[in-house]
Amino acid sequence: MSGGVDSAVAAGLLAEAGYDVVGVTMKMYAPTRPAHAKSCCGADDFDDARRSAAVLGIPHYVLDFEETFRRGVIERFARDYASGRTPNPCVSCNNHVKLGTLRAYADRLGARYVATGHYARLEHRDDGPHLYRSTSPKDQAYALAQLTRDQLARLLLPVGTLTKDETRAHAVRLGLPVAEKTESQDICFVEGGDYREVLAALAPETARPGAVVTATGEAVGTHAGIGGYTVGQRRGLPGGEEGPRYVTRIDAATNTIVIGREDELAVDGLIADEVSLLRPERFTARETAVLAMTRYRARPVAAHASIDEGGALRLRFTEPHRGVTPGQLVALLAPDGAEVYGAATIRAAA
RNA sequence: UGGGGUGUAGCCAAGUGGUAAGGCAGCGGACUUUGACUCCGCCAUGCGUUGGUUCGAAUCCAGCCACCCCAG
Repeated sequence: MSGGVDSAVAAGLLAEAGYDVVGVTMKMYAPTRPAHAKSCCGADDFDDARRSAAVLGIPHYVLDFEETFRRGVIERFARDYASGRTPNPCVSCNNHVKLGTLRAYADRLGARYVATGHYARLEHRDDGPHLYRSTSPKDQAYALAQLTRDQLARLLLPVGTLTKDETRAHAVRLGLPVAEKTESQDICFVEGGDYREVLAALAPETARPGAVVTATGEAVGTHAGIGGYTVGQRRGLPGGEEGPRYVTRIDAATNTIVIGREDELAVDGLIADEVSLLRPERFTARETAVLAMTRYRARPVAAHASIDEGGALRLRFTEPHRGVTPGQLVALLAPDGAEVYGAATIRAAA
């Protein structure tokens, strides 16, 4: 229970359904400043979670996950940026903390499931868990797509197919004090509002100014540190050209950002590692037709997927696709866009 | 100090007498458990400067200033 609406309602719905629910709030970092309204895990959020649990009549524990969160999420976040990649801290958190350390804690309690407030549809069947995008506009299947079958088999998503309004209506009905709470938006361990400040403290090399160059190597300006940029980004680049320019590549070795026109942003395919397949039987053919999401909330695009000898995922897009960013997750969906077949971490455009 | 050209927002740029287009950048907002993308809104009481002509001047005239080019 993060202190927000979604996880509180998730707990409430399970309790109503007869589950023996234990509310757990993970302390994931040491607050260094007073909590602000937009972060998901500030000091006030512990109180909100505790009050919600009290209303629901379930036990509530605050567990210290700082170490695992630092190792599983924050360090990778810093390392990725330092190497010119753009991390998905929420994905790391799901993979290593919520369905990692938290699941291990569930084991110790003898709990069969870990439940979260994510929006995605999960079905437990005889042949294993099936993960689907939610029909809710708030679909978050992308952030869960890299979980393994074993992890998903232990997961419940009670609010997964609701709309946000429906979730809030449940919160009101259940008498939860967090019904009107605003949506969290920031990276949860960034309290002050600027992730680059946090990043600069963790990895000072990401805040060093460097050159901005075009594909032909022409220097066109300077950047304030590669930590402030991601592939496909338009803001924060030198202006004055006839059209907008986008980041096409980040070279950490030379502390250089390469920019180009929109047409220079599109690529034909990608290669990805840390592959996790939920439906491995779909990938036995030489190539598998899929829809691919290359960013959170990105529109799925048609592609052909294959697994090479080394176990890496190779993807060829049907149409050139823009914004393929090393470090981001690529989620593989069934051709109709419903079921999640698997996911991997983008290593490079190819 | 002979000739020619150009000076409009941070950058590019339209406009040739009738009351300052547009693009890039920037700023604000929407969207978003990635400050990406995208979308919406804002952004020159003033057109190098000083005078003049005119009902009216970025637009015409003159001086000055700056920069560029060619000749020296």
